[in-house]
Amino acid sequence: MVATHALPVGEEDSAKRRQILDGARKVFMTLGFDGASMGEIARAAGVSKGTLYVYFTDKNALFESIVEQEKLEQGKAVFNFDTARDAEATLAEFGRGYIQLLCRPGGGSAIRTVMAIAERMPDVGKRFYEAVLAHSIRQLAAYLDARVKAGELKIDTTELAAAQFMMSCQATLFQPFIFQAKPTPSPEEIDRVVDSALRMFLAAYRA
Amino acid sequence: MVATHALPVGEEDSAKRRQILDGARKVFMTLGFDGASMGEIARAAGVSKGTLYVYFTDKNALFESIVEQEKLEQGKAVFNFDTARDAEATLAEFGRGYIQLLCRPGGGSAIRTVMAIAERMPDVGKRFYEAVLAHSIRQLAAYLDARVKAGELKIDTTELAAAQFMMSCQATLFQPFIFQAKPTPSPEEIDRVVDSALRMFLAAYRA
Amino acid sequence: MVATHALPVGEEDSAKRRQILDGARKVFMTLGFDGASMGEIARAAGVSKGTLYVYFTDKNALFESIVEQEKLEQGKAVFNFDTARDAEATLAEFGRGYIQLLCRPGGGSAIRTVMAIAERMPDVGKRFYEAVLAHSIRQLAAYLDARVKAGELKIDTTELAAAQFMMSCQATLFQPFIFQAKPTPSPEEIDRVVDSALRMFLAAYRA
Amino acid sequence: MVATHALPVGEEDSAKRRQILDGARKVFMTLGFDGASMGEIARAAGVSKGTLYVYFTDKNALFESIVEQEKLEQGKAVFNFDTARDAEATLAEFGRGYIQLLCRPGGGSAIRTVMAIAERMPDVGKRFYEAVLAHSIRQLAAYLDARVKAGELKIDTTELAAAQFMMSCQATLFQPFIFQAKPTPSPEEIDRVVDSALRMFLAAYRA
DNA sequence: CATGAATGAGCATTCATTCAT
DNA sequence: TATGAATGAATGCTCATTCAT
Repeated sequence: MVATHALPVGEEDSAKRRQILDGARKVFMTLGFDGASMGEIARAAGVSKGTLYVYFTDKNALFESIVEQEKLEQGKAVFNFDTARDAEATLAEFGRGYIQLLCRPGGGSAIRTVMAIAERMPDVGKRFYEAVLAHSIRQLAAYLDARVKAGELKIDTTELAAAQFMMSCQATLFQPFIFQAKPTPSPEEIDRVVDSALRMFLAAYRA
Repeated sequence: MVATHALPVGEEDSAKRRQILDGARKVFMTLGFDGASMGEIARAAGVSKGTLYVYFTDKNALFESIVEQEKLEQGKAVFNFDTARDAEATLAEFGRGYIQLLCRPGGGSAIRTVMAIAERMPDVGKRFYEAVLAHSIRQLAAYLDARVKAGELKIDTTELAAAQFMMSCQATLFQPFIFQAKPTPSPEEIDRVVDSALRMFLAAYRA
Repeated sequence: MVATHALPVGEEDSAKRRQILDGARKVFMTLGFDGASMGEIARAAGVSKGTLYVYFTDKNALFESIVEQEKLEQGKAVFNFDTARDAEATLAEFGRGYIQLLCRPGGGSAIRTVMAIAERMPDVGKRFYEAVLAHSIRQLAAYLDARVKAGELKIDTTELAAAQFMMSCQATLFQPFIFQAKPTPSPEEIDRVVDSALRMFLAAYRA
Repeated sequence: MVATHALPVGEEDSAKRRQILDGARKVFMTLGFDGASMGEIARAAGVSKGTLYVYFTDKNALFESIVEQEKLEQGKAVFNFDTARDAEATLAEFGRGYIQLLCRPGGGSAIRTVMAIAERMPDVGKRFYEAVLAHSIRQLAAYLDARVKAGELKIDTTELAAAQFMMSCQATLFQPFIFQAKPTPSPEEIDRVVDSALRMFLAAYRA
């Protein structure tokens, strides 16, 4: 049995709800949780302030929905982890795509915004980490498992190795980027750093 | 002739000023710039709200002083970069100390807080990055330079290598920690991760 | 097409807006710009403090609207300047009305309040002077022009003469009134002073 | 017997007290009662805020003393009311001096400042009016009395006539000046207005 | 359902005043 | 006496939230 007059709050996917989420994401990601005001969100979404409260019980709930949505979208960023391809090409391609994603304008926004609030909203932080960051690690680790099985690599703990590779690809790029200490890195810089990280990785883990 | 009754604002080191900075640091680091209220800071510092404004012109100035102080203190964290010591022991010890510093309770607070505000206060972000993060990288790079000269290591760009090592030491530890996804890592976990990072590093860069 | 739900700020004539203006006028005129607090204004207007800011961007804007409104209302005070009537009766009637207006309870309030702020808000002062005081002078001057043409009066500069008449009607009445040195003058006092001013005026300017 | 250790408050004329009054006058006359802060006054006077309270019980008392002092100084502005001199020359000279006094830069300040506060501090307003404005009127009236007796003038109520003359000298000059609607009038303008007021006065009151 | 007017608690900041030295 | 550090109440203003329409 389906409710014919379901409350908007219940509808997980009305057009209005999506419209609000889209406006709110921009504002939250730009200004952070505290810096974002419900008024500005309403304006960005093109709805009235009152309507916000029809779809979301309060600012926190709206923010959590944004993070939820962000999790889904960042989770969608698929990399070509064809387990038949060799590690060198696959990892180089993945590393470049990964850093480009992180360091594109607005790319660190979700990470920054969620990290900023993590102390006050630990659940939000934890769920985001699990769904986005740990998820990527697990994807890469699964690929590494396959290449270990294929005899190309020799790795004890693939999850740790995956995280190591991802972190070393960020070296000198991501932190200056989110701290606004350097501008968006060029493709050449990314290539250089990822190549270096890849060389280190293969030196250690090539079978 | 020296002013015997310098204005508080000018005094770089009165007890009250330190008292305020101490209280403010706790509040800012816990709640972030926007989440912290001058009232709460006053309470935490054990002074009246008015006194805050005797020592600091406004909330921004107080915050920037906190970040400045944090820079000094984090910059003081000296590691034993005796250029005569061999890389394996030195890097292992450094890596462990570095991760313990980052992941100690409250350890990521400054990084989190400054990163969170970096979009709105780019100068603060940039200066913090330079003084703390880039500073550590440079220190380590200088050590690596020495070991390259000593013939123990073979590295093209020591600054990149330094950053790579530092980042890979963080793998599976720092991000879950600041996202509140995992508790403070145990010394054993840190050992395991740093050892792994070190093995990878040496595999790539041992001469 | 007309917006059916215009923003309050844009509505030049909502009931709430008028209600706020009414409350604010009392408070501003009694306590002056600095003495008036937005809280007291809200109380006097019977609205919340927040509502004040829905209709006016800030305290200055509210004050300027009050002065604007006062200009309109004081400008409406029309006198019978029938150019066919003879000067003696017309000026006597005008003088009495003018002084009664200035010296009625609360009558000097706008003048006092605007004069008080004129140094810090010169535009407000200037516009008020032009719209209210200079406006009255010009009205009277126009009437005098007509009577000069009619051959009843002989005046070189009617604007100066108009101002002279208006000022001499105030003699011993208006200044003590706004300085709170004497109570509201009685109609008899007003008659006596206006008559005397009129006699002086006619002695000088009757053709 | 003289107190050797008289409290400052009791000393009516210590150098410090005068120093404070001088600083406070500038600030009060420029910014008005509410606009002036005790901090700014202390700075202008070159003393500490605490010292202000050694000599004056509070801001009101300090302000009242300023007005008191202003009364004394403005009362000192003596005009040449030689009862032997003829009215035409005497009044012309007086009128010019009077308007120049009122309209000199900072000249309307005391009047403006006291008038602004008169509703909230009626006693201050009343005493200032009596000591300054009414005082001038009485001085001029006394001179007129003499000239009436001398047979040069024929006036019913010299006090009213005095006030009339003083007011008509202000015509088109003083009000625009305090409302910041026109700049300080030139000597030529003053001459023209005072001459015109004088002609009107003599036309009415010459014996 | 959607609106936006209205609210009131909360914020950063100022300032008259006090008081130990 | 003179200081200036310290206070806390008050101010202008913002904003999440409510609710009548």
